[in-house]
Amino acid sequence: MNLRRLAETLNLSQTTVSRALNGYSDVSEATRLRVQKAATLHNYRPSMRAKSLATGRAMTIGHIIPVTSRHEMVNPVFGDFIAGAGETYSAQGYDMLLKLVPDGDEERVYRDLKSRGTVDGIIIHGPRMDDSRIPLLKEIGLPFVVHGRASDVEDGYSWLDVNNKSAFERATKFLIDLGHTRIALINGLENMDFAHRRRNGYVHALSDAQITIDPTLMRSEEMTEVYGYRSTQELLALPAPPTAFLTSSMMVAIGVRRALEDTALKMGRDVSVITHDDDLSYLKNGEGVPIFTATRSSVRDAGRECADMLLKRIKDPTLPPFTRLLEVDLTLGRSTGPAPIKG
Amino acid sequence: MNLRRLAETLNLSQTTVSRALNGYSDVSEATRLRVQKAATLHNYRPSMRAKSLATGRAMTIGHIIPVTSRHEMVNPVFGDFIAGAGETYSAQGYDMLLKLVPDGDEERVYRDLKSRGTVDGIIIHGPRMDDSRIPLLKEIGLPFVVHGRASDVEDGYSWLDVNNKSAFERATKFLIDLGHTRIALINGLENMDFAHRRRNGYVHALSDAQITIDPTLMRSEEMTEVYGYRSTQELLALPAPPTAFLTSSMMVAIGVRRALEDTALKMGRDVSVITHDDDLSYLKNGEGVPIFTATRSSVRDAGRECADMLLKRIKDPTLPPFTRLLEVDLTLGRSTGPAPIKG
DNA sequence: GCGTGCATCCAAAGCGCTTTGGAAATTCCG
DNA sequence: CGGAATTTCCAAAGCGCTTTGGATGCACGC
Repeated sequence: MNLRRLAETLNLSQTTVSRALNGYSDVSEATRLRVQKAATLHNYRPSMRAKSLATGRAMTIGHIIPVTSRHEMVNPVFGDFIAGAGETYSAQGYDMLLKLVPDGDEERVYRDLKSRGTVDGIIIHGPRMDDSRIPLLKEIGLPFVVHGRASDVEDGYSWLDVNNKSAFERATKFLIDLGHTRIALINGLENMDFAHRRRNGYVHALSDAQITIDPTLMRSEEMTEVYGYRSTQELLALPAPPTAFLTSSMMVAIGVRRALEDTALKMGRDVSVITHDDDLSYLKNGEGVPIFTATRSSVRDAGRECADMLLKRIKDPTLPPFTRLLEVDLTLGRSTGPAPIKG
Repeated sequence: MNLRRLAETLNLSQTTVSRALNGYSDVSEATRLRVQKAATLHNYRPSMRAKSLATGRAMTIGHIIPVTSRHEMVNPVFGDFIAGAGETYSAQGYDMLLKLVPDGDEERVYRDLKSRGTVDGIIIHGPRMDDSRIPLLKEIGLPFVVHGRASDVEDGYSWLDVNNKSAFERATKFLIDLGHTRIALINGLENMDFAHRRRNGYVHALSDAQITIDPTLMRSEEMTEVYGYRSTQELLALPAPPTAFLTSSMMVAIGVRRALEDTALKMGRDVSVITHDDDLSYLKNGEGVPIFTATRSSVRDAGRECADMLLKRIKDPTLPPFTRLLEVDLTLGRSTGPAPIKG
């Protein structure tokens, strides 16, 4: 059933039926009711294709996932983020388009998206420090919101970010207060902006406490369980091993724990661990008392809010960019304790 | 730049330009070249909206994720599946639409998808044993492929599934051969078809070996780390605790391991663990010798192939349904060993 | 020189909706 | 009671593409 046939059935013009269904005021309540009845009766749903051609809006938001040969953004965090954003979209009648884009193809894809009109806006994932996508999107005029920030890009764009620096600064300071001085940082890839900020927070806290920075205690890779495991093994094999670990994700922390359990060291007694926790639905930080002491911030909430920001800007493009900095909770778990007394 | 203006620029008709760009034979090579040059010069890309209205194809595949209040399909497995499917889509010029759908809304959404023409086909995730979506989609005539199967639905639809029954039967038999008789099954939700099949395989192997089935050794919940942990604690507290665990996912197995490490029991010596491993990119089963003995099947490959099947059926709807049963590898890791001698 | 066949091109209709710019009918009010 | 204002409806254009059904010109063979 399409609009024309529905209009014929009702002995009305397409115009009237369309306006009745879309809630315009220049149609009497009586006929509006008639139209609505007939629409549900005949199971009429307007064709998205035609509608978006006529209106110029796709009612679709794009999520572009960079696919490097070696590193994937399709990670556990992404799933929860999408879930959050999806809630917002469903509530407001938007669809979500997912696109995996090989590195280097990005410019072409964004321009495509704009000129082919497949989406009304996009959300940028995993910004790097100097992310070329931001000026690019500004240039081509496609509304966007960044999940994270790009340090080297001057302002003038919308973003939502966790306060990574303060989070890791607080976590580091917490470990220092417990007496730790050799603190390892098992970070994400540091060309990622968030990882860079976390390192800054870590370094800052150490400097504040007059502790010299030891580069051998810092790692930077993609955040997998195996990476956490391997790094810990290597770090523990050092002449002066760390007594505390700061990790960038639950997944990595689980790897750290696995490595510790291969040794005689007990987590929370001999070695302390703090992780950042994205509060993923299927990977909770324990029940009751958390497994790990953690800086926590729900990535699902972030998704919901990013989507919200984007839709607002699409509705009213004259609005100035939104920015939102989320502070983390530092929740105490079983994985931290005072630094062991030197033997 | 749109088709009309491009045609004007070239002093050609829209027809000719369109056909030149789409590779029809009734346009001379000379003009085709001219057209292509002009198209790239002016950065012309056909509007998806107009194109899909004209052709009736959306060039988009839908992935519907059921969202129950309590259980989420946006799980770690989903991310990798999507990544695989996305590769296929990119390669063939398709887009991917993601939709989170609250339980109960499904029928409305599928009918919507069909009549609004937003997608050309969909992939069904997480089929339950008697999944109503399958007959529904057949009725409304939207092409689809099921990732998994629905036991209670008679054939006549396309699916790709892991041989869950044989996988868990083999795994159970392997444990039995090692001398284990008290084997726990920490399964996924058993209204999910795959979980039901796994249980069948488990039960079958035990029966074959004349081992009586003990319902207290079987759990069925959503597959989280915490679930694995809690289940293991409870099972170990039994008067006659199991000596081996069979789990449905790496995540659960990690929970099992955490519970074991709270005790004096050593995995692989005192207690054996086998898990199913979906071979997720960020959650590898260790490097070198696997952490867990596991039945493995790449969910990413599954995604790639599901997408392939669907696109083939969309291109030629007269084709009979495809079905594909993937056998798993049983890879030996460090988590299994002979049953401990009874003290 | 004329019908045939082929290679190129094009005008116009159509996809299913929204929206503009009235027209017709009704109400209002001095 | 007549003109203005208001309400209710509609014809037709337009969104940007594809596709049908020719039209045109040219070489070919007889």
